[in-house]
Amino acid sequence: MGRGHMARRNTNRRVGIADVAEKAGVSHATVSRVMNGNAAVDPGIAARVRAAAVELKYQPNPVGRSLALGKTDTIGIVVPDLANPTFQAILRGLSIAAAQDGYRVLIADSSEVTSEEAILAGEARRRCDGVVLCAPRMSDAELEELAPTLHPLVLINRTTIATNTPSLSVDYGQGIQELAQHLVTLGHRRLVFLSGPEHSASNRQRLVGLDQFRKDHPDVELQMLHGGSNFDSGHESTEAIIASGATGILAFNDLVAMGLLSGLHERGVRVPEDISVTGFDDIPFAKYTTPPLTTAAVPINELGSLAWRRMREQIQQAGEATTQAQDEFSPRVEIRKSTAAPALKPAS
Amino acid sequence: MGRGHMARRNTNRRVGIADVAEKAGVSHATVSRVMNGNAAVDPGIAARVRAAAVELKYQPNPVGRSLALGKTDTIGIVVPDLANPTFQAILRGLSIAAAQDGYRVLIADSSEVTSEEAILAGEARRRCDGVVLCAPRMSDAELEELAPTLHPLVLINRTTIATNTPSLSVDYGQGIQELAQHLVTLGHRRLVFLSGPEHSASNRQRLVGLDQFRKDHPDVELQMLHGGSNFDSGHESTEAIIASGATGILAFNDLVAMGLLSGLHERGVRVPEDISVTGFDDIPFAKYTTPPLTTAAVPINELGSLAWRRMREQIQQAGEATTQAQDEFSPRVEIRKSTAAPALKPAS
DNA sequence: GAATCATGAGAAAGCGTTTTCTCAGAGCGT
DNA sequence: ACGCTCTGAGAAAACGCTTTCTCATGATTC
Repeated sequence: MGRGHMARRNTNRRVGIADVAEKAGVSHATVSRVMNGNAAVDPGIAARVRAAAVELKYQPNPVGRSLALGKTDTIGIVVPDLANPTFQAILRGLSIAAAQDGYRVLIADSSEVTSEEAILAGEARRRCDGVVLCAPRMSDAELEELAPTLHPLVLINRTTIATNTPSLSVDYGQGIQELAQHLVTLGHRRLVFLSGPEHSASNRQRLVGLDQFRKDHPDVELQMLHGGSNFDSGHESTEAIIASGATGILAFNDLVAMGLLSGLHERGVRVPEDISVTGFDDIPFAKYTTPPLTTAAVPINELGSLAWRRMREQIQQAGEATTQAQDEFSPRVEIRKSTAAPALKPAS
Repeated sequence: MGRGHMARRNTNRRVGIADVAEKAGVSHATVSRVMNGNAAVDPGIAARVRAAAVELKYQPNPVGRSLALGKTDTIGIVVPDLANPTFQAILRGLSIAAAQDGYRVLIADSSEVTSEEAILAGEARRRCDGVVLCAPRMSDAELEELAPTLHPLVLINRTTIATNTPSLSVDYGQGIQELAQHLVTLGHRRLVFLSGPEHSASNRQRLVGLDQFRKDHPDVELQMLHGGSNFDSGHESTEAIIASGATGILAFNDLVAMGLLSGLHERGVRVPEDISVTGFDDIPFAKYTTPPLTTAAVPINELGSLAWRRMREQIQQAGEATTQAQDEFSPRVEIRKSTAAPALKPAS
């Protein structure tokens, strides 16, 4: 049995531009023209082509299209941990904003494996028209080297020396200082900072901010406790926190704060009566904890959509190496119920 | 100035297979062969090609590759709402599992707009090697019609009549019955079900389950209260819940339960002393609420990775229309601190 | 009425790969 | 030494589209 023949006829190959052309009795070129409305086509012919297209349910193959046009209408995002609500929110904002302009987003999760970031970003870039790099953990040197190769690139929570890469950053240093100030104003004098992942740039910013805070408040005791970035690490720090004797706790972020809240509750330590706790980020869950969490709100939803706007600007400018916007957000302290004046009993 | 010439020379076109071929003094074909290790190539030549490739930092263009191979190494996922932790978890599991096999994932968020689902799914399918449709809100008829056109397809929380589409579902009906049973066993006799989105298939399953529950427990009062699927809708239901006089509340999911928890706390209603509350899903936050939430755990992390496994099976079988696995998960009731025996005072 | 021009459709050349087809040359047997 | 097979590399086709180039046709102008 003529295999070649069978294969050719029978193969339920997707309908292509050629099929439409044949049915309408015109050339591929003409079909392409009417589908894209590029050149003038005789109205009668155009109608015939359109009819053939709907009848065959023709939909242009995006891969062929991408190859011909040199663009994919897709952007990539690489995040260190898709389990983190902050990154989820950014992804969501980005995706929705991009969709509005007909773009899709491809995701890559580096799972906090620093060495994977550059590879993932590169792969994403080759498949997409641009990449947004979200809180990359890689070194400054590596980032500096990688950035140009990624070009339509938007950085979140990091910056490059060259000003032709737009960046979105949050002033974590200021935010953490304001939270600390809030605790001091309430009367706390013994604080603990429960720090985050070592390679996190935002953690370093917090540390720098707290250095400044120390200079401004030599009378306040501020201990550092090493932690992580998630629930569990907050929960695990419970004993150490209690042992510290501090009355005001600055958790790395809301997740850590929530883990801690839960741990303290289990131990019968009341918040905020016995210990005050602050978070950071203001994830959607923060105002629903018990007690609702005092935190520093970063405009988590805007971040994603702004990232898209910056990306779009670059895609449209295509080439002209202009200097790009460096957006910086100031977190806003959100005072809820997890902080209060410390009990009046003198510290040990 | 010779524009054409300049453009050709100067254009910082990405390095292509042709450049490598030229540098190594061989043909495109040979470069392709050594890059893919398909055919036998003289070791000396292969080495020369490889050297040229690394020197030029050549990386094959995935779009060209996709066109030639007819596959993109990408799968799409469409979800009704990327803000929902359940879908986020599925996305994450899917993404990580797929990445392990060298696949990427493209996301599409229908934002609960039912009419968009089919379009998004179709577009995703054209760009990808397969699609996973997550809790689609579309009608059965529409789903039935769409499914074949999407073919390598995995359904989550829905099924088709034809058994050649693998599906992953959770027995919400049984789960909600077990939760209700748990409350009854504790001694509750007045319950409320705070329902979810109308078009959600999983909500319908819960309702069916509760119908059965009613038959099994004619002595128990079970009211229905219309709600939504997020924090806010739970929070907003607080008054209605209090007014209902019920002592046991079955929230649509954990999000709703958390909103309610928060609302009840604000109103000074104690959980579980005054009212017991259950959630559904066991999102990561559920065990960190105050009090920790009694809920029905769906294996949220497995769902994503299993979806990938089912997808991979189909991609590998390519063609042979075998009948596909229909996986069903039974939620496991997770008893925490938000449920307890009702106070002994007689109901109103 | 012939020369010029605008209009619009087909032919063909890309886009960057993979893969089949073809063929040169080396190695082997007789 | 001749022909045969076998290895391996280049030429070319294919993937599905867009776009430039080319050219026919009919309209316009002097």
